[in-house]
Amino acid sequence: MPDSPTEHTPPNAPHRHFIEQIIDADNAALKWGVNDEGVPKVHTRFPPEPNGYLHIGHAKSICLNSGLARQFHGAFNLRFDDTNPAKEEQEYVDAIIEDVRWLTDDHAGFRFGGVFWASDYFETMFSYAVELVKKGKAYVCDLSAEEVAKRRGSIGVTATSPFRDRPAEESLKLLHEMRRGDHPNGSRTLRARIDLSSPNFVLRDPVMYRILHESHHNTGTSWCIYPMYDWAHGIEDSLEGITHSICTLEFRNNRPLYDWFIDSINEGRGPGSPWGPRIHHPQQIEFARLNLTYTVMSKRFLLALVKEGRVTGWDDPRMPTIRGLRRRGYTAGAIRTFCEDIGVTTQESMIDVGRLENALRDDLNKSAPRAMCVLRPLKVVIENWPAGKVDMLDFVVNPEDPGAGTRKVPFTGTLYIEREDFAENPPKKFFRLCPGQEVRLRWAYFITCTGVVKDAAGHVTEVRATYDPATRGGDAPHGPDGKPTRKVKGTLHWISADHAANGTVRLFERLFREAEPGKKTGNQLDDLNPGSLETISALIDPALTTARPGDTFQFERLGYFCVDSDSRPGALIFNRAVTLKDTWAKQE
RNA sequence: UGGGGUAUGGUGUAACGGUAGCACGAGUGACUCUGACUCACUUAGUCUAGGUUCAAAUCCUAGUACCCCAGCCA
Repeated sequence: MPDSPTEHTPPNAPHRHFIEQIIDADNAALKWGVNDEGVPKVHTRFPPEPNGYLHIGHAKSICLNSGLARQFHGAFNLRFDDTNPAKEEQEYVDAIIEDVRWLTDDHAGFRFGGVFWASDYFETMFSYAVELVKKGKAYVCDLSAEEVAKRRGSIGVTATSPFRDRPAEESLKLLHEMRRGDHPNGSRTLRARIDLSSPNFVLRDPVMYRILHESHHNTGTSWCIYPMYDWAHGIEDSLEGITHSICTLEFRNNRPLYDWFIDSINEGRGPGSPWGPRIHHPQQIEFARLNLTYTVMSKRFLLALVKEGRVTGWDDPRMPTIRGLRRRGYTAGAIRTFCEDIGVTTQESMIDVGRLENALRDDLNKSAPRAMCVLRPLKVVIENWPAGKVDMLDFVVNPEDPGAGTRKVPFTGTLYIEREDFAENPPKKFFRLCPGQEVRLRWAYFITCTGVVKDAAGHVTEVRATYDPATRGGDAPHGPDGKPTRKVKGTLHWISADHAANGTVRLFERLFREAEPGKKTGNQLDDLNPGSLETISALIDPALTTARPGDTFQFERLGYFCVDSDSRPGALIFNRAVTLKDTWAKQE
């Protein structure tokens, strides 16, 4: 039997968040029984509505739910809450399945129940609705949407409906007519008979079914009434045997309704009951959704960005969508680590987007092969380099991963370095290249700047330097005491002019200029960063010409880059996922 | 105005009547063939006011701030 977290808590065990604690207690009491492995049962789900693309906020929920299933040796379902055909599309369904599979590491570590559909349960839901009507717990109401709103009441004012006391027989007849398609959109609803004067408005006789003559992506035209979220959701959970139905904080008020529907179905049920056996009653638990600085996560807004062409699509690397992050170069592991890192509570919070970026840096630092790339080239001519000589030097693929080995990189007398790595009049503590100063070219040689060439306007167009043959490989010669004879503080990346490949590099900044977009003006668009994308032509390490879309590298000293899906052999495109930390830039 | 929630360093999160801790950030330093990584040190907090108690972040009372709810959305 797999080890159970409830068996013994080791000393100094990492903190367990409130949902884990609930599950610990449930398991200790065997509240949900055991699964077929004999392990206390834990079954979670992620229930998106297929009306948009998944974003980093959804990732928190996906990681929480799938992570719990993994941790407790339970199961995890992906379930589409497709109860509103007016808003839902197959395009979103396909994208969501792909994103969830990618993010959950293709379901490793937990039993993946599969892909489920609320629409598969429509028939069962309807039969339960009939049951509630018969039990006097639901009725057909002929009020229009406007009238219901008008009669909704207010704080301290009771709602009303003239149809509340309609006989069950009559409601039943009308309900079947509604299903058959006898009534137009909006003409009637099925409502739960709960409490028209409840201070919790959710309980003021909520609508269970509305009439929608609309084609559904799964059920086609076989239905023209569709269940509302509150009515449908608990039944979906119940039918799938979900134990812990985890949702976000704004559903707190809905929890009494979630429970009411299941309790009402169960009323009078049991052994020997004509209604049948009792149905499973999962526990709804709410947690705080993710808020990220410099990020907008509303589906409506993201859709607008796409439709108005402010980004190139749902997978634009600047988008907070799962596929946007993925295209940018984010790994599933980094996103999972981030989601674990930020914790699970009932307090609303605002997470610094820098933490997401840090999670990526941590992940890629260990795994990404290094390469050199010059974004803004400045020519360097080595005056004492033998004409025509090409020196093949050893380049360490990843210093963090000795197993990655080395590869060869060509060095010649004409090179390019980063323009910002040279200063004619250096500021204090500038230990890059400047007149008279010696620096190291990474894995190559020490060079010393001997002068510059300028154009008519006085701009530096070329740097002259000499190299020290004794520093081949980038090490200073060692003295008789075994210590290096001299130290250089600066190490620069470089590319041989004759060997450089050309490529396109896309540099991104945050999509928004303000930590909380729209906070000042009320319009998030006002804070859109017009300079969030910079596309430049760069000189690329010749070894990267065979790189394929999705491959990720660290360009030394510049950041982590991912080969874009638009990239082609001979027309390389790299996205910068995130920069390296740069304490020098901060000083300036 | 009714109901439901939440308040701990800059940010996030622990402490479940008994030493306010951890992570991230920030600062300083060490190390370094990436001004990266790594390591060390420093920084800074219990919303307010009362009360109970030997002892309160925790319990009580009264405030304050913020979030959610009057869709035939989810």
